[in-house]
Amino acid sequence: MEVGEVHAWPSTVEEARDIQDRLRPSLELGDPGPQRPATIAGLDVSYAGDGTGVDRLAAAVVVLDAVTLETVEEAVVAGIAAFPYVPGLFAFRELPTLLEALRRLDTTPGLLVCDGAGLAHPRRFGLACHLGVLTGLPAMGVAKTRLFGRHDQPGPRRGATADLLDDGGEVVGRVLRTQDGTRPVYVSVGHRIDLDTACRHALALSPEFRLPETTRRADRLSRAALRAG
DNA sequence: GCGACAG
DNA sequence: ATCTTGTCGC
Repeated sequence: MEVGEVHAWPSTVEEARDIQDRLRPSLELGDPGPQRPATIAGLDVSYAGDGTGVDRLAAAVVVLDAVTLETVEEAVVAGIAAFPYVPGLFAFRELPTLLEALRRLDTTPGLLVCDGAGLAHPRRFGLACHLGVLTGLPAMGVAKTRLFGRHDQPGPRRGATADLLDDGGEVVGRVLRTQDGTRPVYVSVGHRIDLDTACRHALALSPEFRLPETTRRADRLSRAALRAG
């Protein structure tokens, strides 16, 4: 798919925050209307520290048929961490390599499912927002643990939810139980999608396991590539 | 000052 | 994220 050049890269935490502030106005958060993505892409990155502080990584993207959940295409790229890990600035670590993986796709996915946060972020601009704005595609985040927002515990059964709220009581995401008796996942909107739709996709993508098939397959692919390369 | 902190 | 053994459960 077509992906433009990434913006100027930050060398400091302050510069990274400035970039988030500059891109945030481009977010499309209103009701996007009827959406029926034919394909959904999952993205994930695996790391291997090289001892010296230089982190090798492999970014993978796996495209699934939205209905059958069969894999229709995949791409994986080896790279180097582009920024240190700083909570809230996580996107700057793997964004360049993830964009390169997307460029190698023949397909243009109808939705991006990122492993991490979207709006459920201290600065309301998590990886899913960043990736959505840069590609122009609908994007959402599904995180395995909480980064931001307070919430009650969702019920014990698959499908149970609880809203994620910021300090002002605004809904920034939703805690979703994808399987009976397992820990929930943290869903939030990234770009051009609403929370109800995002949760509906997260649940549909998790028919058998806690994590969405998109995330599981991208995780497997990125780990395998890390060993090979 | 003391916790919290996506991956 | 990654480092790591055994172990409880379907």
